[in-house]
Amino acid sequence: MGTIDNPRVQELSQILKALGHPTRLFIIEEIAKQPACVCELKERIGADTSTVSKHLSILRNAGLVDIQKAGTMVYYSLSCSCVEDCIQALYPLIKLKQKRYSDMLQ
Amino acid sequence: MGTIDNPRVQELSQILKALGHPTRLFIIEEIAKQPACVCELKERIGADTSTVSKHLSILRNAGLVDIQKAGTMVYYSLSCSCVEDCIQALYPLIKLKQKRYSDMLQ
DNA sequence: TTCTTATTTGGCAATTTAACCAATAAGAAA
DNA sequence: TTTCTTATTGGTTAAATTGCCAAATAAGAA
Repeated sequence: MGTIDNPRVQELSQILKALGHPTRLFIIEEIAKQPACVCELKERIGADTSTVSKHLSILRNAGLVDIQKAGTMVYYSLSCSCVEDCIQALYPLIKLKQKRYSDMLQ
Repeated sequence: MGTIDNPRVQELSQILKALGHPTRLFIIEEIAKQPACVCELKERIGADTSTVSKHLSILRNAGLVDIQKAGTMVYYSLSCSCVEDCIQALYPLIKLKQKRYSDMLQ
Protein backbone atom coordinates (compact mmCIF):
# COMPACT_ATOMS: atom_id res chain seq x y z
CA MET A 1 0.00 0.00 0.00
CA GLY A 2 1.14 3.57 -0.59
CA THR A 3 1.64 4.09 3.10
CA ILE A 4 0.11 6.92 5.03
CA ASP A 5 2.96 7.30 7.46
CA ASN A 6 1.67 10.34 9.24
CA PRO A 7 2.59 9.56 12.86
CA ARG A 8 -0.46 11.36 14.21
CA VAL A 9 -2.75 9.24 12.04
CA GLN A 10 -0.88 6.11 13.10
CA GLU A 11 -1.18 7.01 16.75
CA LEU A 12 -4.87 7.87 16.51
CA SER A 13 -5.75 4.78 14.52
CA GLN A 14 -3.98 2.54 17.02
CA ILE A 15 -6.13 4.02 19.79
CA LEU A 16 -9.35 3.78 17.80
CA LYS A 17 -8.55 0.23 16.73
CA ALA A 18 -8.07 -0.76 20.36
CA LEU A 19 -11.51 0.69 21.11
CA GLY A 20 -13.04 -1.04 18.11
CA HIS A 21 -13.84 -4.37 19.70
CA PRO A 22 -16.99 -5.02 21.74
CA THR A 23 -15.17 -6.68 24.62
CA ARG A 24 -12.56 -3.94 24.86
CA LEU A 25 -15.15 -1.22 24.62
CA PHE A 26 -17.13 -2.93 27.36
CA ILE A 27 -14.01 -3.05 29.53
CA ILE A 28 -13.39 0.65 28.94
CA GLU A 29 -16.92 1.53 30.01
CA GLU A 30 -16.71 -0.68 33.08
CA ILE A 31 -13.43 0.70 34.37
CA ALA A 32 -14.57 4.24 33.57
CA LYS A 33 -17.18 3.72 36.27
CA GLN A 34 -14.81 1.98 38.64
CA PRO A 35 -11.34 0.41 38.32
CA ALA A 36 -11.51 -3.38 38.20
CA CYS A 37 -9.19 -6.37 38.29
CA VAL A 38 -8.95 -9.05 35.61
CA CYS A 39 -11.00 -11.58 37.57
CA GLU A 40 -13.87 -9.13 38.03
CA LEU A 41 -13.88 -8.23 34.36
CA LYS A 42 -13.63 -11.87 33.38
CA GLU A 43 -16.82 -12.57 35.34
CA ARG A 44 -18.73 -9.73 33.73
CA ILE A 45 -17.53 -10.63 30.26
CA GLY A 46 -17.77 -14.37 30.54
CA ALA A 47 -14.59 -15.15 28.61
CA ASP A 48 -11.42 -16.94 29.60
CA THR A 49 -9.05 -15.05 31.90
CA SER A 50 -6.32 -15.19 29.28
CA THR A 51 -8.63 -13.69 26.69
CA VAL A 52 -9.51 -10.80 28.97
CA SER A 53 -5.87 -10.32 29.91
CA LYS A 54 -4.88 -10.07 26.27
CA HIS A 55 -7.58 -7.53 25.55
CA LEU A 56 -6.31 -5.52 28.50
CA SER A 57 -2.79 -5.65 27.18
CA ILE A 58 -4.00 -4.24 23.85
CA LEU A 59 -5.71 -1.40 25.71
CA ARG A 60 -2.53 -0.86 27.71
CA ASN A 61 -0.38 -0.77 24.60
CA ALA A 62 -2.66 1.89 23.19
CA GLY A 63 -2.20 3.87 26.39
CA LEU A 64 -5.90 3.72 27.22
CA VAL A 65 -5.56 2.11 30.62
CA ASP A 66 -3.31 2.22 33.66
CA ILE A 67 -2.65 -0.52 36.13
CA GLN A 68 -2.19 -0.67 39.84
CA LYS A 69 -1.05 -3.87 41.51
CA ALA A 70 -2.54 -4.99 44.82
CA GLY A 71 -1.10 -8.29 45.90
CA THR A 72 -1.70 -10.80 43.16
CA MET A 73 -4.42 -8.69 41.69
CA VAL A 74 -3.99 -6.05 39.01
CA TYR A 75 -6.45 -3.21 38.91
CA TYR A 76 -7.09 -1.54 35.60
CA SER A 77 -8.32 2.02 35.31
CA LEU A 78 -8.92 4.54 32.54
CA SER A 79 -5.78 6.58 31.83
CA CYS A 80 -7.68 9.61 30.55
CA SER A 81 -11.29 10.63 30.97
CA CYS A 82 -11.14 12.02 27.45
CA VAL A 83 -11.81 8.49 26.25
CA GLU A 84 -15.32 8.82 27.61
CA ASP A 85 -15.69 12.09 25.69
CA CYS A 86 -14.54 10.33 22.54
CA ILE A 87 -17.23 7.69 22.92
CA GLN A 88 -19.90 10.20 23.91
CA ALA A 89 -19.11 12.29 20.87
CA LEU A 90 -20.41 9.49 18.66
CA TYR A 91 -23.94 9.51 20.05
CA PRO A 92 -25.24 12.03 17.51
CA LEU A 93 -24.08 9.66 14.77
CA ILE A 94 -25.87 6.72 16.35
CA LYS A 95 -29.00 8.82 16.69
CA LEU A 96 -28.70 9.81 13.03
CA LYS A 97 -28.33 6.19 11.98
CA GLN A 98 -31.37 5.20 14.02
CA LYS A 99 -33.40 7.98 12.45
CA ARG A 100 -32.32 7.01 8.94
CA TYR A 101 -33.17 3.41 9.62
CA SER A 102 -36.65 4.16 10.89
CA ASP A 103 -37.24 6.61 8.01
CA MET A 104 -36.18 3.88 5.60
CA LEU A 105 -38.88 1.57 6.91
CA GLN A 106 -41.64 4.05 5.95
CA MET B 1 -16.71 -16.09 24.09
CA GLY B 2 -19.36 -15.14 26.63
CA THR B 3 -20.82 -12.59 24.31
CA ILE B 4 -21.40 -9.00 25.23
CA ASP B 5 -24.51 -8.56 23.14
CA ASN B 6 -25.34 -5.07 24.25
CA PRO B 7 -26.51 -3.47 20.98
CA ARG B 8 -25.16 -0.06 21.95
CA VAL B 9 -21.71 -1.53 22.52
CA GLN B 10 -21.94 -3.44 19.24
CA GLU B 11 -22.95 -0.30 17.38
CA LEU B 12 -20.22 1.82 18.94
CA SER B 13 -17.50 -0.75 18.40
CA GLN B 14 -18.42 -1.13 14.75
CA ILE B 15 -17.98 2.61 14.29
CA LEU B 16 -14.71 2.72 16.23
CA LYS B 17 -13.38 -0.30 14.38
CA ALA B 18 -14.09 1.41 11.07
CA LEU B 19 -12.09 4.42 12.29
CA GLY B 20 -9.28 2.19 13.55
CA HIS B 21 -7.32 1.89 10.35
CA PRO B 22 -4.80 4.48 9.17
CA THR B 23 -6.13 4.64 5.63
CA ARG B 24 -9.73 4.99 6.74
CA LEU B 25 -8.86 7.59 9.34
CA PHE B 26 -6.94 9.52 6.70
CA ILE B 27 -9.98 9.38 4.42
CA ILE B 28 -12.22 10.65 7.22
CA GLU B 29 -9.93 13.59 7.86
CA GLU B 30 -9.68 14.40 4.17
CA ILE B 31 -13.41 14.40 3.48
CA ALA B 32 -14.04 16.31 6.70
CA LYS B 33 -12.17 19.18 5.04
CA GLN B 34 -13.82 18.69 1.68
CA PRO B 35 -15.87 15.91 0.06
CA ALA B 36 -13.84 13.88 -2.40
CA CYS B 37 -14.32 11.19 -5.01
CA VAL B 38 -12.61 7.80 -5.05
CA CYS B 39 -10.08 8.80 -7.67
CA GLU B 40 -8.97 11.85 -5.69
CA LEU B 41 -8.61 9.82 -2.51
CA LYS B 42 -6.78 7.07 -4.38
CA GLU B 43 -4.20 9.62 -5.52
CA ARG B 44 -3.65 11.00 -2.02
CA ILE B 45 -3.42 7.55 -0.48
CA GLY B 46 -1.42 5.85 -3.17
CA ALA B 47 -3.29 2.54 -3.05
CA ASP B 48 -5.27 0.66 -5.65
CA THR B 49 -8.69 2.09 -6.51
CA SER B 50 -10.35 -1.12 -5.38
CA THR B 51 -8.60 -0.94 -2.04
CA VAL B 52 -9.81 2.60 -1.47
CA SER B 53 -13.30 1.70 -2.60
CA LYS B 54 -13.45 -1.14 -0.10
CA HIS B 55 -12.29 1.08 2.73
CA LEU B 56 -15.01 3.53 1.75
CA SER B 57 -17.61 0.80 1.83
CA ILE B 58 -16.54 -0.11 5.37
CA LEU B 59 -16.93 3.53 6.38
CA ARG B 60 -20.31 3.60 4.65
CA ASN B 61 -21.47 0.46 6.42
CA ALA B 62 -20.57 2.06 9.72
CA GLY B 63 -22.64 5.08 8.72
CA LEU B 64 -19.65 7.40 8.86
CA VAL B 65 -19.89 8.70 5.32
CA ASP B 66 -22.51 9.69 2.78
CA ILE B 67 -22.25 9.60 -0.97
CA GLN B 68 -23.37 11.86 -3.74
CA LYS B 69 -23.12 10.75 -7.35
CA ALA B 70 -22.02 13.18 -10.04
CA GLY B 71 -21.86 11.52 -13.41
CA THR B 72 -19.53 8.55 -13.14
CA MET B 73 -17.95 9.94 -10.03
CA VAL B 74 -19.01 9.26 -6.47
CA TYR B 75 -18.33 11.94 -3.90
CA TYR B 76 -17.89 10.88 -0.31
CA SER B 77 -18.56 13.21 2.58
CA LEU B 78 -18.71 12.97 6.38
CA SER B 79 -22.18 12.02 7.56
CA CYS B 80 -21.81 13.70 10.95
CA SER B 81 -19.40 16.35 12.15
CA CYS B 82 -19.44 14.63 15.53
CA VAL B 83 -16.85 12.25 14.10
CA GLU B 84 -14.37 15.11 14.15
CA ASP B 85 -15.26 15.73 17.80
CA CYS B 86 -14.66 12.07 18.55
CA ILE B 87 -11.17 12.25 17.07
CA GLN B 88 -10.39 15.59 18.69
CA ALA B 89 -11.43 14.25 22.06
CA LEU B 90 -8.46 11.89 21.96
CA TYR B 91 -5.82 14.61 21.80
CA PRO B 92 -5.42 14.87 25.58
CA LEU B 93 -4.60 11.16 25.60
CA ILE B 94 -2.00 11.55 22.90
CA LYS B 95 -0.49 14.46 24.79
CA LEU B 96 -0.42 12.35 27.95
CA LYS B 97 1.28 9.51 26.12
CA GLN B 98 3.89 11.87 24.73
CA LYS B 99 4.55 13.30 28.15
CA ARG B 100 4.90 9.87 29.69
CA TYR B 101 7.26 8.80 26.97
CA SER B 102 9.53 11.80 27.37
CA ASP B 103 9.43 11.44 31.17
CA MET B 104 10.42 7.81 30.76
CA LEU B 105 13.56 8.80 28.86
CA GLN B 106 14.84 10.84 31.83
C1' DT C 1 -23.96 1.83 -30.86
C1' DT C 2 -18.94 1.77 -29.16
C1' DC C 3 -15.40 3.80 -26.38
C1' DT C 4 -13.76 5.79 -22.25
C1' DT C 5 -13.67 6.84 -17.45
C1' DA C 6 -15.03 5.94 -12.58
C1' DT C 7 -16.36 2.76 -9.38
C1' DT C 8 -17.63 -1.59 -7.41
C1' DT C 9 -17.30 -6.48 -6.90
C1' DG C 10 -15.14 -11.19 -7.02
C1' DG C 11 -11.27 -13.85 -6.06
C1' DC C 12 -7.02 -14.92 -4.14
C1' DA C 13 -2.79 -14.94 -0.96
C1' DA C 14 -0.60 -13.08 3.04
C1' DT C 15 -1.18 -11.32 7.37
C1' DT C 16 -3.53 -10.37 11.58
C1' DT C 17 -6.88 -11.21 15.08
C1' DA C 18 -9.29 -13.64 18.58
C1' DA C 19 -10.50 -17.46 21.17
C1' DC C 20 -9.27 -21.35 24.02
C1' DC C 21 -6.13 -24.45 26.70
C1' DA C 22 -1.82 -25.20 28.95
C1' DA C 23 2.18 -23.57 31.17
C1' DT C 24 4.53 -20.07 33.73
C1' DA C 25 5.24 -16.21 37.09
C1' DA C 26 4.31 -13.63 41.22
C1' DG C 27 2.26 -13.10 45.65
C1' DA C 28 -0.32 -14.52 49.79
C1' DA C 29 -1.52 -17.83 53.05
C1' DA C 30 -1.03 -22.24 55.39
C1' DT D 1 8.53 -24.78 52.54
C1' DT D 2 4.14 -26.00 49.89
C1' DT D 3 -0.25 -24.60 48.27
C1' DC D 4 -3.60 -21.57 46.46
C1' DT D 5 -4.97 -17.57 43.85
C1' DT D 6 -4.34 -14.12 40.24
C1' DA D 7 -2.48 -12.77 36.07
C1' DT D 8 0.43 -13.17 31.97
C1' DT D 9 2.53 -15.63 28.19
C1' DG D 10 3.02 -19.33 24.66
C1' DG D 11 0.87 -22.29 21.40
C1' DT D 12 -2.73 -23.67 18.28
C1' DT D 13 -6.64 -23.10 15.40
C1' DA D 14 -10.38 -20.72 13.04
C1' DA D 15 -11.97 -16.59 11.35
C1' DA D 16 -11.43 -12.01 9.72
C1' DT D 17 -8.80 -8.38 7.48
C1' DT D 18 -6.13 -6.26 3.93
C1' DG D 19 -4.08 -5.71 -0.30
C1' DC D 20 -3.77 -6.35 -5.29
C1' DC D 21 -5.37 -7.95 -9.86
C1' DA D 22 -8.99 -8.89 -12.92
C1' DA D 23 -13.69 -8.71 -14.21
C1' DA D 24 -18.11 -6.52 -14.03
C1' DT D 25 -21.05 -2.29 -13.72
C1' DA D 26 -22.51 2.47 -14.46
C1' DA D 27 -22.64 6.81 -16.73
C1' DG D 28 -21.19 9.87 -20.29
C1' DA D 29 -18.98 11.11 -24.66
C1' DA D 30 -18.02 10.15 -29.43
